[in-house]
Amino acid sequence: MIPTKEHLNRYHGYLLKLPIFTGLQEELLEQFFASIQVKEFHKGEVVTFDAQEHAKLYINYDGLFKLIKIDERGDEIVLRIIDKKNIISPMYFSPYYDVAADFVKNTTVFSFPQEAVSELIQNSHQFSLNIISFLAEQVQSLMLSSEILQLKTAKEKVGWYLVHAKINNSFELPYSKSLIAAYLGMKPESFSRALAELKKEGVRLENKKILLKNGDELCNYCDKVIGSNCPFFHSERCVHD
Amino acid sequence: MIPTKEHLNRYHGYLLKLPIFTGLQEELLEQFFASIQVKEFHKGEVVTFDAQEHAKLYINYDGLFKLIKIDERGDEIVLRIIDKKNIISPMYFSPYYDVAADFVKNTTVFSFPQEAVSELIQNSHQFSLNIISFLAEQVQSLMLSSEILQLKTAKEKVGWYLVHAKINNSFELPYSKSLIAAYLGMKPESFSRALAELKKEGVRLENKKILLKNGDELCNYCDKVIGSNCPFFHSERCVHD
DNA sequence: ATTAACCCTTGACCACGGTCAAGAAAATGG
DNA sequence: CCATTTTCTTGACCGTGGTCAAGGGTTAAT
Repeated sequence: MIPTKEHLNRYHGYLLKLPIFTGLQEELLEQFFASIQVKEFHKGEVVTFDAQEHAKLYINYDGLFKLIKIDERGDEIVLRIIDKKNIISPMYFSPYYDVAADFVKNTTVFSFPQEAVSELIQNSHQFSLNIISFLAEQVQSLMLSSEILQLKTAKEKVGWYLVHAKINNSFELPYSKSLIAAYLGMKPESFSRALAELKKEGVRLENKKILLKNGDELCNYCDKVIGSNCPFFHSERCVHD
Repeated sequence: MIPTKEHLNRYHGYLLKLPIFTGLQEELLEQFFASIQVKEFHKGEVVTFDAQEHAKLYINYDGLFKLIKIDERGDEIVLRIIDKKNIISPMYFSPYYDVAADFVKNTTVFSFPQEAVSELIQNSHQFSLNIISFLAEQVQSLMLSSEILQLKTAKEKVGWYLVHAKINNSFELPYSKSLIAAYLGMKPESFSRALAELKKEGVRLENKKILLKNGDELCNYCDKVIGSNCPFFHSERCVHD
């Protein structure tokens, strides 16, 4: 799809608000945005990032997809759930590391060619700093995932995800249960069973709304990184001393 | 420990060769290196990176340790094995994300205070680029780990690690079996059993040396990222078409 | 309304890898 | 060098979560 003036005007404000572009000089950005490519994907589509297509910066403008890795058996892991405004920068991947995007909803994706990205990095120190923050965040979030996936039981995983949703998304499950299950490295069946367990502890789910008996029954599943965003963090009702 | 002239002279050449410092102007580096702190840890020690101590750049000068995360039960995961010349930059971690270093050998660690690192990032665009490469590599390696840990069976994990060692370390296991087992998210017992399975396929281990009957019995466990460093990559004997 | 498609739940069963325990082998140290 | 500790291996057992299958519930299209 060809970038048009119209496109640019429409998306300009949107792009400017993204953290990765904050603090940059207008003229550099103008130039960079001119290289935008807009692409539509629809629900169910699976696209692999192969070596050629790697070297770009992708932004999910609107829609939802998961970044997955599939093995020979067809089993998959979810590396990230990529929601609106989220960014992937596979530009630094080894050419042989192939991941795929599995589109959960119809999705519009922006991409920027490698040369434009490299140029912006060269010309803007601020952009480099933003990229550093972005990558650092990725590192931390991958380490956190690794921990969740390896150390927690099924019930703890679900509990953890619910606290997450409670604190960051005001008691609302942002995605379907099976998508969350996949993200947590478990099967929908196990997710369902774990929910049944949690129900005994006073945690109920009513079409994606989390309902609690007392309000504190998820606190045991909270970790400090999530917890630091909780209004009761480090208060007397908080489990984190 | 106080940095001395002597220290600096001794370590100067070592530091200059590290990828993270390549391409930087001498005078900037001199200034940066002056802020070095040298610390010794001994085998068995476990040190947590708490909020205050986070904001630094650490370099393993000599020794070996693992970056781990421990949960309430005492179960641990190995996030990274950190060998000589390896770098950790916990500087961008959330203050509440606490990981620990578990020293496998007596180890000498360099560290640089946050201000010095920030300053260098500000003053040197090249350093920012190096940090970007470093972080990008971390991201990819964490994604790869995630894949190995979630998708592979015990036998496949061990097979994979052996190919890894075969290609990158000329048939030599770099660490103890139990350390590798921990890195692969499995117990030493399972590692041992997996090895027994592989023996049936013609893979033998004689004090850390990998011995193969035909030479290709590990190829099934190879992935493309590792494989790209293999002398026979994409040749007729390679499994990657 | 009716059907189809999809998502979720529940049950029965099973396999992989963890646990515990004991012994063998290897490394360490005086 | 032998003594002691640490690491590795093997066996028996078990538990968690995956698999398979069937049924319920919800949503959307006709």
